[in-house]
Amino acid sequence: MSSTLDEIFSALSDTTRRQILIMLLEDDMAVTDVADPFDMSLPAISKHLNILSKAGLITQEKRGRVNWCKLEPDGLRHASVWMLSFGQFNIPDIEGIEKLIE
Amino acid sequence: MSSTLDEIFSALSDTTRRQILIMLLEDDMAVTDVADPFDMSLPAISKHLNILSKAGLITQEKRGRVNWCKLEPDGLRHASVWMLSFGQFNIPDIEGIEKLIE
DNA sequence: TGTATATTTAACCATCTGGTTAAATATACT
DNA sequence: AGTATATTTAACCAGATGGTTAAATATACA
Repeated sequence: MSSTLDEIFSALSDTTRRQILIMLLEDDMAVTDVADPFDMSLPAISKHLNILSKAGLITQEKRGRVNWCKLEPDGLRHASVWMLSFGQFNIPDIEGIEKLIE
Repeated sequence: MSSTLDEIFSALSDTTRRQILIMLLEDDMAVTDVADPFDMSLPAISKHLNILSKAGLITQEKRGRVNWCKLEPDGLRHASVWMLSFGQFNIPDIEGIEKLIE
């Protein structure tokens, strides 16, 4: 079930998909509502959601007509661990980290 | 000089490029030596290095015929900060982090 | 000067990506 | 049953991506 780093980083490399993830930080959303703020067709958003799903960054659960999108809590872990293995390069200072995590 | 998240995550989405970054953790390398372990032409590697440069993940410095590739210490910072903004989702536990950073 | 080494550029190719519109599907409402 | 709503699938398109080989460029060496 663990997605590849290729899939995860590739999913993160598009600004629309990152915006969607940020929106889902707030709450679960229906596909139509995800699409709403974007100047883009519903099928385009549907594709983005598929890519996020395959990357394990979100899950989708169909209830009735509505397909609910939710963040997958562990989705970024694989990528995070990879990034942290470069910790000596990318972390400004330990206080910075603590501030962000808390 | 700060690259876009699109460029950074896209650069990280290829396994060859991630391997190159890991190699450069050890030491600076000439293009030819970077290419050596890969079953791939030199121009292909040259392109990968270009992508990593544009993403700000490495720098290249030509001395004589040799183009030296080195990790850019701050290259991952932008992406790291973005990832950490999802900290409540992707960090297993605080001990895990400390182990990785030290 | 001539040759070898290090690397990039150019031209090409197949496949992937991110978008579109139109049609299909599935569920809900009256 | 018939209509509206939510979403996906299909077919298409332009441009990007990741690779190739052949040629060009730049530096070093004898």
